[in-house]
Amino acid sequence: MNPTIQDVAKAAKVSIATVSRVLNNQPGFSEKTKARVLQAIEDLGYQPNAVARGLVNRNTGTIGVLFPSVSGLLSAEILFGIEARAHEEGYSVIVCNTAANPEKTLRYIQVLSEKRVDGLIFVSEEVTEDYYKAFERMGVPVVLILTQSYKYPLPYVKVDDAHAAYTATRHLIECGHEKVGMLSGNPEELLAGVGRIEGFKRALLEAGLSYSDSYVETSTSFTFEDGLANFPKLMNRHPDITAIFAASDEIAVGAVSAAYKLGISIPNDVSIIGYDNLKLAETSVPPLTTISQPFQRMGDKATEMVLEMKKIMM
Amino acid sequence: MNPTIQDVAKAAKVSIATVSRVLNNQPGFSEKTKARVLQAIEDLGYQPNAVARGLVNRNTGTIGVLFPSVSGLLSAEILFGIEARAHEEGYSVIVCNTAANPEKTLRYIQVLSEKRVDGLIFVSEEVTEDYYKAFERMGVPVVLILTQSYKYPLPYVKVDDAHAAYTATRHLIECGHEKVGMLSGNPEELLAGVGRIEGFKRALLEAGLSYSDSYVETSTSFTFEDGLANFPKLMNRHPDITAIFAASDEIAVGAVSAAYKLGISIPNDVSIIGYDNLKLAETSVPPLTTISQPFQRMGDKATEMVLEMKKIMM
DNA sequence: TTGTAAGCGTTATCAT
DNA sequence: ATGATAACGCTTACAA
Repeated sequence: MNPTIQDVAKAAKVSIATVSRVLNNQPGFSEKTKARVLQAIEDLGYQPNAVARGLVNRNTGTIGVLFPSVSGLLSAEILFGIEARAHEEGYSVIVCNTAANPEKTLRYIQVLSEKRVDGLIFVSEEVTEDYYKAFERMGVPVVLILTQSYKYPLPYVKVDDAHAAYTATRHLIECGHEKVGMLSGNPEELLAGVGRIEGFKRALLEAGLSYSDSYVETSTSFTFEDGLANFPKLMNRHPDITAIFAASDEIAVGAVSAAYKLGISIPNDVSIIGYDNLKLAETSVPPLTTISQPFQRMGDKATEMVLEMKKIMM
Repeated sequence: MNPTIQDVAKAAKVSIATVSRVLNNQPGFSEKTKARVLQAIEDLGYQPNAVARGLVNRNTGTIGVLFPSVSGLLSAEILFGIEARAHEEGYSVIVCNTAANPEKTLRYIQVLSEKRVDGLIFVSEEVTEDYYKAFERMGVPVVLILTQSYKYPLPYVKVDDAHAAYTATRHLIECGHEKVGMLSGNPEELLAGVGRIEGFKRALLEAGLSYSDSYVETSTSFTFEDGLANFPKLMNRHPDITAIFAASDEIAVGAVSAAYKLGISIPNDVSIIGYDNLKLAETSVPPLTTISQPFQRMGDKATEMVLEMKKIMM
């Protein structure tokens, strides 16, 4: 059996309170007794029981992460970032693979709740009402990655859209394109819409290319259908376009489809660069060039936020 | 605050003992009281505290996994397998990324030990004396993946060598090669040596190709140096060889180096297929074709073993 | 500086 | 069928 604090106390001929004090560097013991206690700990090979500690301290030093899939590079990168930061701050991380299955997800949230994790990171899935209710009951900080909620006030981490759009567009320009268009999503959309158009515009102007609103085809959302419908419009208006920055991968894939129907070859006639998700991009034919998002840093950031929120709550 | 079993007891007008009974389906309560208790649980939104449970039951329903790196497809696949099986059996998994750093590794083992995980899976690193001592002190099942220990009696999971070698060789044959050689490791080696030669031979014979021992160059280990030294010997003996199955990626990389020095072009003049590790293979120039190992299943299997061992220990 | 004792939220052993 | 109550291993007032 593992030695307990009792055993250490006995061996060092002090009370368990004293052992606890030296263990946690709380004031109230002489150097002498400290030495004796440390010696006893050493002799017995004592290891504090984090479970017992967790019970009294009401924190477990653990955060839970919910992925729709732990396989795939994307999740691995994010997890890498989370793990690194968490351990740096003295926390462990429990991974859960929900397989994007609602019941499974709910079960996992339940498990993490019973295990009394100190926080939660929720990746890439939509936050349903059930999920949110469960989060509320847990009463611990929850941070979203690669997703966000309009209905519920949950903090999330995503990339700097303007910058990413800028990078994407610049990439196209550096490839020699001079006439580049954009298939935007909803420009009203504060979270994802405005920034991307902004970045697109900046890249063009910085490269000394002319910018005109007519090179940006906007829509009301970021879906496949938008890409499908708007690609023809854009190409019709500007047949000289040789490259397109799409504000989402779904739009990009839609555009590729539309191009196919029009007999326009991708990427020979027109290059298309997407944004966002990767998953879609990877399985698309032909494969899409996509802005690589700093997944590792997103994991890092989300962890930082969770831990920060926790501090504030206590 | 979270409601406790006390609150439930009060609300249901029973003792905590009774609540505990219905919670754990232990005999000793009427249907009536069960209903009352369940109702109270529902009303209060009670969630059992797994930490407290863990303290008295001496098990946490958690297993720890130590990776040298959580990024990369390999780890992601293994983790995927571990996670799936663990949750299936009602366990959670804590991931630790040791970065192949001994001090970090030791610290993580310590953390997992204090957290009282019920088992450990150790991936891809050599088991040093320090590690093993730490494992012993923990007193929980430890299973190795993608590594093994000759000094210490630790169970491990690896692939069916003969079958994998067979597959690799067959792949070469299907690519049209008729003269294929093998750079073996130590044939005395029961764990990895014999099986691979076996598989190689079988693939050849099954394809109707002749087999002769002279097409297999053996050595005493599986290192880069073995590949470097033995590739010339083999090619010297059989200049007509157009493809080689290497018993390890290290050997393969060594062979590639040797080929480079001899002015033999890989893979134009000779194809080389490796085995094992991937990491090396990925970073090698030119990139190596490698037998893909069923990483997910290895994670699954290792988890099964840990849990099985745990049952036996109790 | 040090020890005693009351929790933390469970399970499990007794009684009743 | 049910209820006290003693663990489990620790932290933390409160005393001494």
